[in-house]
Amino acid sequence: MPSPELLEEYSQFFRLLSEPARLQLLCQLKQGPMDVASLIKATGFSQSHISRQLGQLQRAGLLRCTRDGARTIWQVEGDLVDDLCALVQTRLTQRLRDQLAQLQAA
Amino acid sequence: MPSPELLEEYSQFFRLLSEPARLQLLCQLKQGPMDVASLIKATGFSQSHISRQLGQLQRAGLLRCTRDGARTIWQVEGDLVDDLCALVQTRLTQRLRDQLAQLQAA
DNA sequence: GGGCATAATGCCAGTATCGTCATATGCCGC
DNA sequence: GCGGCATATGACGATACTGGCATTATGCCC
Repeated sequence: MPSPELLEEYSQFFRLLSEPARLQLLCQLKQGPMDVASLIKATGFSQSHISRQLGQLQRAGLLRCTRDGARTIWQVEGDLVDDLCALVQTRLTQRLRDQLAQLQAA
Repeated sequence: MPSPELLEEYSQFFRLLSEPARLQLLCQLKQGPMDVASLIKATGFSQSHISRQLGQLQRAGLLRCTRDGARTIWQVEGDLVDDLCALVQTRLTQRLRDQLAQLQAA
């Protein structure tokens, strides 16, 4: 049994990924570093919204930013999110497959 | 880039793990199948609260329940949560280690 | 320095979620 | 069947989060 503190850490981390907007930003940045203006174009979110989400992801260590003059270039740090999504994806597909088999068996 | 629908699926899944209470229930059940009364004793949560969280986890396919008379025995389905937590844990420790190294270097 | 672009932050309404109280449902023994 | 136990569900207040508008900070160029 993990300690309550550790459970809290886990849950806070998973909460970061529980928002489609943040996941989308992560996926977008996975294609390569971008500045905020490009992210606005790519996602359609408002500037303040994007800036907030990026801040949260940075504080968690999922993103890193470097300044290029007035612009801020963002990029993902590590493959953790990819790995997590891959695990979840295999589970989701497995689950759908099971449901399909159950329907066909009936 | 995953489709918006897939991002939504991912985020909903991660949201399940973004609540310490749900994680705690999962960890508790990882030790072995239990009924609701035992979970109340083990966690201290209210009965209705536990029942709700179990329901959510079941709908997501993370838990399975079998009835034993009036009691409902719950157990975890698969190792997905363990795997996810393991990935996150290595990341958290790595992050702390980096911060430590940075402090020592200064 | 002034003007301009880019990005970050205060503030706030709208909304979703948690957690509890009360109630309903299902199951057993009599 | 009825009473009692175990669990699930409705209703609801409290709280946290999202996402936008406006403002503020930061850096470039003239």
